[in-house]
Amino acid sequence: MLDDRKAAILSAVVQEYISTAQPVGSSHIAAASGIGVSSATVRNEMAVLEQEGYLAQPHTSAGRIPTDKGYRFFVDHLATPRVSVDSAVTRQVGDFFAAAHGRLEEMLHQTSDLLTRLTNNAAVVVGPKAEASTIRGAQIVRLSATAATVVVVLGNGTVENEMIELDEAVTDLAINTASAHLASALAGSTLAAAQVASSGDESVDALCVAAVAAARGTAADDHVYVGGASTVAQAFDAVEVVRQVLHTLEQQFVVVSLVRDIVDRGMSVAIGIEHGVEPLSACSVVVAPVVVDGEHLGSVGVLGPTRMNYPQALATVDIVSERLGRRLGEG
Amino acid sequence: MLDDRKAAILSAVVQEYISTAQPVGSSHIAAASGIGVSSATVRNEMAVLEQEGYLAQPHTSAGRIPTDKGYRFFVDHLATPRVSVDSAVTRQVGDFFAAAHGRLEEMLHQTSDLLTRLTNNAAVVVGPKAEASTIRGAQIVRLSATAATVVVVLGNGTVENEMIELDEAVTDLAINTASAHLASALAGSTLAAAQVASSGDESVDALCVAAVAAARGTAADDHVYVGGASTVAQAFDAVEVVRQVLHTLEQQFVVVSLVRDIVDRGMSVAIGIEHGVEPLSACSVVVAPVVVDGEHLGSVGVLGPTRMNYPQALATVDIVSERLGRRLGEG
DNA sequence: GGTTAGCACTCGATATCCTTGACTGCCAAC
DNA sequence: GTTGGCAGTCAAGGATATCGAGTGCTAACC
Repeated sequence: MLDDRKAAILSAVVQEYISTAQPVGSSHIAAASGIGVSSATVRNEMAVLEQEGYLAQPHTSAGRIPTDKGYRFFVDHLATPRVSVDSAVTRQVGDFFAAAHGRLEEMLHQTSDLLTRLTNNAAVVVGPKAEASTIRGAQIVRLSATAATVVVVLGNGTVENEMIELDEAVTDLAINTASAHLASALAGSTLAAAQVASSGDESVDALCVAAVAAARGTAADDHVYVGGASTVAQAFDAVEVVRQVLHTLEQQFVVVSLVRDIVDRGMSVAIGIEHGVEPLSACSVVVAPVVVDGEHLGSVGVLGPTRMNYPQALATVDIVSERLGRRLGEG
Repeated sequence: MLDDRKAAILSAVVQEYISTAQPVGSSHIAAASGIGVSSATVRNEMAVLEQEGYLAQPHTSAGRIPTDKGYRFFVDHLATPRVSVDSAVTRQVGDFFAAAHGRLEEMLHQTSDLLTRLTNNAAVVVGPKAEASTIRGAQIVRLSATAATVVVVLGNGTVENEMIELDEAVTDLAINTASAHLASALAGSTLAAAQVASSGDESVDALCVAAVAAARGTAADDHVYVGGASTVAQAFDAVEVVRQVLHTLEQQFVVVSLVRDIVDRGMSVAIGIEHGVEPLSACSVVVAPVVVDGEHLGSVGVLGPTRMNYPQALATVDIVSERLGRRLGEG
């Protein structure tokens, strides 16, 4: 643990570096209000902070920049209380969700854009998995002689669909019977628990089984919306880093498991390599779960360089996740 | 029009520049097989080509690079016949579509990844609009006291859905009646032509009207899949250009209208500012329509720097669009 | 006439050197 | 423990020279 003065110095270095992206020297810190001490003393303290791994020096005659450990300490102990949300931001988020309507997918997509606008970072919104949502409707529709589609409407308004192949020439009657049977069997259940009792007719049962299997398959799919990828072009000056980060963001399952993993570990910030995704080791991720009625339905997060504005990101992600959860609760 | 030798020189410059991204000098061209002429002569010709606007010189003592006009001439008159598809590519595309199955959305998404892999450029796939597809099924499902969702299953296997708000407390019976009425009224029609005759019951009719309106709304939505955005990070060295291009690619409606516009004008390549989208003026777009049974259902395209490999891009986009069309034709 | 060799010239790129200035670390004095 | 002062370090920036790729022009050539 660091004494008060070291903490104050570390805090000042982090904040200065976040806003300038330049290594910060002892005299800047000494001049900064709040630390009534000469630059020489600051230097001594910084040397200790470097030894202990909180700061690093790009080269001898340069100032210090925070290490991942430094950011971690800042986030855990020094970041100004979360209350710090700008009231303008609160209003903006409020307005956004007040105006939001229509399809859930659309809203989640726009939420990621909102986060990008507010934080100027890439944003991720992971929507609720289908499996836990109650089923409101189900239907099987023939597409061709050998193909049909099963459609499931869920309580949160999302619609999942998947194709099924019809092995032999199934009659329209069988499809319609199966569709009705399916609808009544699944209504009120969830995709995870979906089960269909035998109807007595063999071909209808086969259809139902196939449909449930197909629907179950979609339940595991994640709904993820990544926005603001263009912001990473400015965040790093090494082209190769930009390429790697963008490429990683394109792989949605990586993003989802990254976010889910952080949330599951009860963390709200993953700094640098903490999240374990090597190509994103120059990035930090700030996340918050979206909770509705005590249930964790999804997550929102922002992704930016490790020198991102953590207090702002934390506050923004928090308020957005909270409002989004409230909005989802209303239906 | 250019004489044969000028054309050959222009072609050589374009090809060399495409592969090296460096200004190309007269001696390189003179050394290149096919032009049995000294560098001095090439210089004379290049001076003329520059005067006529086909080439440009970054600075006095540098080689020449093609202008947009130069690329245009190359594409129109010099690009090796389209036949040039690598047989390995043909096989790869064939394999891809042979293995493709499941949801149409999924397949289109993967198609954009395929194009990215094959050309190493950003790729765009614009899927069929819903409005022209025949309706196979329709349903209204209650979500809450004041909300319901209308689901429409289309012949191509896609499923459109939109929420409708229920003004007053509509009975379940009314919803079910309307749902059934809607299903029988819309089956076989298209979203564009969707119409519902009166059922006799006022509240049912109101529901049907709202449902059709909502469904119609979704019909105008475009389905667009953009992949390979990370490739643009390497394509340009100016960060600002990268940011602009990425930002533009994130605005899907811009991309759609860009691609649609080019296809509608009967073009297959838009070079530089030809497409009129200012932030993409450093990019070229190569597109091909996806045609099924003579009908233009969508488009595929790649987007890269103006110094992209046009023959390869043209060939790849052509074969992918053709195979995709064939695949969609099979259902 | 078109083609070519040759030459002077241009100018970005690269290298070298120097200066500057923003740092640090250390030490002696407070 | 704190501080002022000073020597040392090193990247960044500027000036200068060199290099070399490439040009345009001209005179000779076929």
